[in-house]
Amino acid sequence: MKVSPVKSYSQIWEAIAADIKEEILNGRLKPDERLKESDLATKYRVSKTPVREALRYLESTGFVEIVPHTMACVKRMSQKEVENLYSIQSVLEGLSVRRAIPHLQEDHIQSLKRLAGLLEKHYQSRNLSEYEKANIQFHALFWKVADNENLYELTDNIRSRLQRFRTATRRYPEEFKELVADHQKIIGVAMKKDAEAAERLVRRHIERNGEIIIGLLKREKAF
Amino acid sequence: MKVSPVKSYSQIWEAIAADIKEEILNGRLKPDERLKESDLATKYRVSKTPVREALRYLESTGFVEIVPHTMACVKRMSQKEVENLYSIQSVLEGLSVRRAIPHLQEDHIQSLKRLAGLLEKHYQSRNLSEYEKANIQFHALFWKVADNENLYELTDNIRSRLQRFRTATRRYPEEFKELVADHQKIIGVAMKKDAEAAERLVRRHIERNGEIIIGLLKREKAF
DNA sequence: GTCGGTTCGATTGGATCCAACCGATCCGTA
DNA sequence: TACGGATCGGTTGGATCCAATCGAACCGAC
Repeated sequence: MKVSPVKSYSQIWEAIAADIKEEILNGRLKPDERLKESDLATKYRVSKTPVREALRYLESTGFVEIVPHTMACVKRMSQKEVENLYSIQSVLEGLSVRRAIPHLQEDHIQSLKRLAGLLEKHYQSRNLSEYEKANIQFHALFWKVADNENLYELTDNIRSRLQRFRTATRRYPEEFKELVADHQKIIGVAMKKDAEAAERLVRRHIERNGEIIIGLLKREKAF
Repeated sequence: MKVSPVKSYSQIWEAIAADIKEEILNGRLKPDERLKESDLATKYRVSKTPVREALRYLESTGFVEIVPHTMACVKRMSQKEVENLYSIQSVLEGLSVRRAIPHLQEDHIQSLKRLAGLLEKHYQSRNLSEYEKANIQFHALFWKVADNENLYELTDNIRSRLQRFRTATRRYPEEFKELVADHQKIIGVAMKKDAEAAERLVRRHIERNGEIIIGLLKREKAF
């Protein structure tokens, strides 16, 4: 079991949940794949109790589905649900940015510029996993500066739940071309402290992101 | 234990969680009040296992706080957190309304008008618990028509978490006067199918609601 | 042969038991 | 007297055991 190097878990189920979540996100555990309590207990060398607590937690955060008395499995998301989550994410990230802008310092702007540069670079070289990392950091800067812990948690959760669809569509980078430039525009209005404009831009950016990914998934018949 | 008349729970912990949540919302369980597993187990005539699952669930939905190896208690919300949640709620309800408007049928409009009438009536007669009920129905109509299950769940959760603050400030109805009329305005733009305007109105409506409640709570030194 | 009901195996849910942990108290020492 | 560490009681976390439930296979009747 790989345990996060930074955060240490005081309860076993947290570590187990983190590990299962990790495997779902990176695709080693696939939708509808069954999660048998006893197998997981054996795998992690614990009893079923902490395994069940981990599964319950993952259910409440949207990664696992539990059919009472029957079984737990990796949750399969419908196209509808992906659309739903992108809609929500767009207004939440819009809010983040609007709230963050009044508190943005010069060093934040510098970080944003650096990250936008990285995005451009990794996009050109088609290093899409690095692109993804920089992209998360770019958006997460706003989540953090917005100083709204509840919003942060929510946004982070939804982003995780959509993660597998982003990686699944990574092999069509041309489709995302239009999105790369958005980040520069966002920095532009952020420097002008125009919170309203930034909110509109980010909302549109995330919505468009969702549209593109759904389009690709439909083409792939991935639902 | 009072069990919901409509939904029957196939797992004991769901019924227990629903009951504890109910007691938190109606104020019988107060912030910081300790929730001892063994006491609850006795109360509900079950073992500690389902009690713990209920507490874990309530923690993940924001009603309970668990300190590992120590205790669980009713979560106390800071002023900051109330502000955070109102911010989030305002954009979520804005999204609901924007998405609902294209699907609004004539009978929905009729329901909205009826509910707005009830709101006016109950406000005048200072029947504030009935006002609250009608208010929830008014907003919930949009949540349902928006046809976004994830949004519905989220919004419903946040509304519950803010519930106790609304009831705590019920005895100052004059403060909310300005909000009552908002509903008529919302119906107006909804009939014109102006989704953008409706979204702005609702966002402002919820934000203002939050501002008023936080103002009152501060005056009462309720944090 | 197919449909419906019953039985049985497997798995989850709940109860009980034991271990780990936290905090308060008590004691010894400076 | 005040501070630091050991001890003990009580509570939670985890392991194990047993019961309830589900589904698949089997059997019998139509």
